[in-house]
Amino acid sequence: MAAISGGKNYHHGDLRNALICAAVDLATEGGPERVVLREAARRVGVSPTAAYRHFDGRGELLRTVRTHARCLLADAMEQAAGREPGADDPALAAERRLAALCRGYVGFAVDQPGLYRAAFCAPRPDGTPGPMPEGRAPEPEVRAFTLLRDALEGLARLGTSRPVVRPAAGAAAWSAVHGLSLLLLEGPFRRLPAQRRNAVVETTLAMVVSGTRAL
Amino acid sequence: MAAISGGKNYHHGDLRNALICAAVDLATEGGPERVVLREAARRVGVSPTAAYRHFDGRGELLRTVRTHARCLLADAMEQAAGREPGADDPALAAERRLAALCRGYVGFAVDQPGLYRAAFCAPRPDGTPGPMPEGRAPEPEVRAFTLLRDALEGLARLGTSRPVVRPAAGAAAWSAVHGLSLLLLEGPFRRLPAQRRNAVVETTLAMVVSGTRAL
DNA sequence: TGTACATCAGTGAACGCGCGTTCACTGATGTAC
DNA sequence: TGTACATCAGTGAACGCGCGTTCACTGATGTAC
Repeated sequence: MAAISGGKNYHHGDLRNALICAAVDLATEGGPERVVLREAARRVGVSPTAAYRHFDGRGELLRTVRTHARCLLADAMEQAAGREPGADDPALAAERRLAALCRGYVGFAVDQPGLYRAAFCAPRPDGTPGPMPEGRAPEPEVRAFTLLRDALEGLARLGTSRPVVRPAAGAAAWSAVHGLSLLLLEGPFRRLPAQRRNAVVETTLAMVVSGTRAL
Repeated sequence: MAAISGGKNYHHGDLRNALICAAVDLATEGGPERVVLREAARRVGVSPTAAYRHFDGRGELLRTVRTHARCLLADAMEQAAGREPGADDPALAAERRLAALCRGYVGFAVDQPGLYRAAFCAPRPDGTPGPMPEGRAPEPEVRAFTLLRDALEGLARLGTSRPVVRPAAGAAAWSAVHGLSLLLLEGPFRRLPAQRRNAVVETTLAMVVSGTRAL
């Protein structure tokens, strides 16, 4: 991964970004548990200690990677929706947009399993397994979710579903694509032959589209 | 967790089962990454080496825990379905059964987060992160999935959905409850207030029931 | 323009940790004669 | 019934590993006068 932005040149140049990029690479290769502070430093050619000038510790590095991964996921969804041909019927177009967003979502998960898992990892305080920390900063809005919710509202406005979409409809759609992604990635759908995988994906998308319409 | 079955008494008595129970306890407390061979041995009061008389290594221990956790999940679903009052209308009863199974699924995940995560963990060869091992024994049938699929077939037979249910409908339903569970457990739904959580669960179940009917 | 100084971003060695696994072993149990 | 022996389920010490993190430090950069 290329550096995100050029910063002022001190000793290294832009160590914080370089570390983030290395960490994102690590997540791409092996998911969140592969994001190891020492290894990121090693790849950048810097001592592990140097990372502490820029991050509170592994936890903060991993949360930064997570934010980045969520961003890439949303980008993939938007690209998929952008490639979708419109339709004369605006209701049909809205329905297609929803399906395309979902397909983009699942496609990203399948193409980038490590990043996808990193996007939804729950970093424990210091890598130690245990209960979640209370009183952490509130969860930032996840754009992937916003995209789904807005697409559902778009559908609702066009009258193919009830005029007022249930507020949790987006969450329901998200649940379906998230579960599908993980079952494909590391769950029991992992070894399904390509054709069956495809059927599972398309059936799930059909369930989402028609199931949220009925809400 | 109590011992599963009494075995012949050699030195320890039934070390294999004792280790499994300790490992299941560990998973209950902290999920799959908490299942540590040395700690299980410690709890049973035995040297780590002793475990190697009964397991190939940590991998096999963890897979055993996973099987156990999947079993408990299916039990919870069946119990939830058993508690559901029947209905005069058999179609309504079948629909309620499906919803009850799903509720049981999500309920188990929320009540037993560690076990639930263990039920769907993907043990890497030796705990080392990396690519999945190829050519492992085929995935055993997951009873939770069978329950969902059969419930959907039950619905189909009663004519509230198309006569022939799409074969992947069960997978779609599973995706929804799996994703919902994980988003509630360790994802962005984690901190939702109780009322919103409930709305999300019920909306997702409604999507599953009506969405699979339309398939 | 030159110099003294503060600041800042890095280094290198070390700490403590706990893991999975292997080795050569021991002591109890069961068994053949 | 007694004894020699094989088997089996455990022990204890050690290996190598890599992690996150802290410590006292150094050397480069920027700055006030």
